[in-house]
Amino acid sequence: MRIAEPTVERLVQYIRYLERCREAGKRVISSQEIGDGLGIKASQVRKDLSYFGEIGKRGVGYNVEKLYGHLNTIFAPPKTWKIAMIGIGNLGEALLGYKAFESDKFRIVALFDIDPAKIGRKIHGIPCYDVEDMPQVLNDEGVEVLIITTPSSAAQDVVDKATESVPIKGILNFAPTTLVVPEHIILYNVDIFVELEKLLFYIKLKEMGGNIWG
Amino acid sequence: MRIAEPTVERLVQYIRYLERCREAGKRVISSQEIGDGLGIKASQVRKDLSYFGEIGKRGVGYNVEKLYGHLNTIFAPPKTWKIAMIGIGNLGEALLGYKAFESDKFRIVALFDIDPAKIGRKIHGIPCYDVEDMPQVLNDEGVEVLIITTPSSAAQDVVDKATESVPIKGILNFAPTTLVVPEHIILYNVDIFVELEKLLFYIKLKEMGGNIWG
DNA sequence: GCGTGTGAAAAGATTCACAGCC
DNA sequence: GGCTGTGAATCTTTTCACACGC
Repeated sequence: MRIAEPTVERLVQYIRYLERCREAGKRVISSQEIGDGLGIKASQVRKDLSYFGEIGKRGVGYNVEKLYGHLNTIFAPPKTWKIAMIGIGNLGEALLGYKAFESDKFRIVALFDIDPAKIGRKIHGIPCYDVEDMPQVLNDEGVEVLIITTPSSAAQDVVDKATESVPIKGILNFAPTTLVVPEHIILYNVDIFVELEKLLFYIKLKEMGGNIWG
Repeated sequence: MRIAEPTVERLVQYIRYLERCREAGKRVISSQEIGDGLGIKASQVRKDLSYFGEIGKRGVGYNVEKLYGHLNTIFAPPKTWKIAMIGIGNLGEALLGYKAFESDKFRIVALFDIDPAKIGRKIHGIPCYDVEDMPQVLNDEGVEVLIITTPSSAAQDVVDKATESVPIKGILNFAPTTLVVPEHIILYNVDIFVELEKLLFYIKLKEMGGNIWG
């Protein structure tokens, strides 16, 4: 089955929202309530959920526990993914200590940097290696997913180096640059710079009454 | 004029790419080259750029300097935006030291936290205030944009508190939760959790040969 | 010949509206 | 009566294909 990317994005939000409902002791929820809580139209919620069969009850709503479990099954990994993080600066370290990065879906098994002060040490309990040794370590550890937190200038290089010798499946890129990767690798970007620029652009556009040229 | 959101996202990337071409001494560039460098179709590049009038030369391409200047004008703010950051934990501090956050488009004028060890001090040269004093300080400083880097549990509360008493125009949210804000406020999310989940989901889907149920 | 600019076609995503079940 | 599930309609975004200027 094909599931559109915007749908997947919302499904993740539904899981997160249901988690909260569950903890709050809610047993049943309607598409309207979910939508209101996430700023999404009720009809959109229903369509998204309908892709996985009839999971709600007409006239009643969705059983919170059942829906939560259902969605979690969909997102359950076939195994614990092994991830490596490349570039352990401020941002990388902040992410390692970040609770949104704690999950039983994956384990960060290796860090890489060029700073001799970091190489050979453990950071947040994870060993940090020299970027030079990357292909070797990635292969030994069976890493399939990369998190890129290097400066922009280094990002494309390390990705090229890693992907040419290791069967990497996906990359999450935090470097504020656009990476070009082989077709078979799935790439997602968390681009702080772009998001901020978009925000400021639309604020400007609104102030200008829709006229870009001021 | 109306410019679609995906277009704005690409325009920001074009600026960044042209900056690099410019530094590399490139004078003229084609839509094909831009597209290849960013993983975008040439026809898409041309359509995006055509919204702003005929800026290229047929049979030749685009003048790098001219196109760069043109796009920069479009994104130039009417004034330097004043931004406040709320929640100065690992992620917030990392962002403050991050070079993608250095721009002449805005200035971060105030930080907020609940930690007494941080309140009253300067962090990266910016004064940190008590969250309790937020409405007051935001008004005094004329802040129009918020960056939310609090834990998820606090994010909606601080946003509600800030937006009810101050004319906030936009919010960039890093908390891994979905915020609901008044209609007139522009909200962008940088949701690490969602991006990672999407990536892992699509890797799984590929491994399963497109069959979610494994 | 080469590469832009652009209307028209295709593809993709959201919203509507209502039948069907509780 | 209330709320889901879903085909059909609408709206949005991308891609095509070719006329036009260098």
